[in-house]
Amino acid sequence: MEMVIPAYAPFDLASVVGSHGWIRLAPFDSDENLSSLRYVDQLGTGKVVALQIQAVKDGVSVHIDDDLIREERAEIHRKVIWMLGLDQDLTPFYKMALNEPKLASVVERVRGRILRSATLFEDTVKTILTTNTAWGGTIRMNNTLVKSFGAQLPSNPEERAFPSPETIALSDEETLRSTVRLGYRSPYVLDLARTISNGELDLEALKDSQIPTIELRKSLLNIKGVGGYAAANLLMILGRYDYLPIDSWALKVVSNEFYNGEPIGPLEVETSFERWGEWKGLAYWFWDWSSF
DNA sequence: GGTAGACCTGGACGC
DNA sequence: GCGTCCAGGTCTACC
Repeated sequence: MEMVIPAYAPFDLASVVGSHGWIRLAPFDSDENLSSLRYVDQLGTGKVVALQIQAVKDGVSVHIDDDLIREERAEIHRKVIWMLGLDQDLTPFYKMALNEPKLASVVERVRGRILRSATLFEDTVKTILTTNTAWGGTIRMNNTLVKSFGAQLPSNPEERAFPSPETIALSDEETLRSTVRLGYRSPYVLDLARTISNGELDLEALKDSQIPTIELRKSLLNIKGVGGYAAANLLMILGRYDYLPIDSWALKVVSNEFYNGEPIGPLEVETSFERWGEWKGLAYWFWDWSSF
């Protein structure tokens, strides 16, 4: 089955795929040039499929090696738009970026969209797995989680979808600690999966929420394991760019860029990007830090 | 509201 | 091969 989905112009698939490290986290995969995207997903009907996404004129094509019913096609259509931000209009940001040499790549390569997972649950778990560990640790924990609990792709059981909240909820803290080696993050991931699974928390509803960013942030901070950095990261994924995901790396590069390498705190990072207003998260994210 | 210490893992390093 | 130290955000208890 094949479908073509248009994108709000301008759009560049490789820029979205390479927008951050998510592409290195299963069940995402890509070729060396980032010119295509592969993603294994378990649909609402239970079917597990591999989405193979490529750029076409004015949008993307999605190929799946299966026949799908209308409901499944609609779900994939909806998810691909979300994952690639195909409906996002970043025109005001591009206009501002035109005058900033450090954002030249934003204009030249049409950067600005951020790759998202199919569900906010998946992005929240992945974000928790980025906290207090090196990037290698995030990759290891995520891949083990997918390998341990993800539903298998029938045509290639080696490939798996990201586990559903229901699947993880059926596990226990000890398994997450000893098998997946999530460490102290185990109760956080388990708690999140269980509150979604039993209907206490409707995380996916936040995708379309119109509530002010400050309220959205409060909702995210209520999730165990999600602090200031993680909440800001998730707000970026939700298309709200008015908080910065400030980690130790941010303190280092912002200090070098704006404060001559002097020790700084989160306040100085925020101040450095204040002039970008509602776009400050994107300005920070796509800033040219290559000299550091 | 601010701060100190614990949490957990893997990698780097010295022996 | 073993032991020690360190980096990485968040939580909780305490002031």
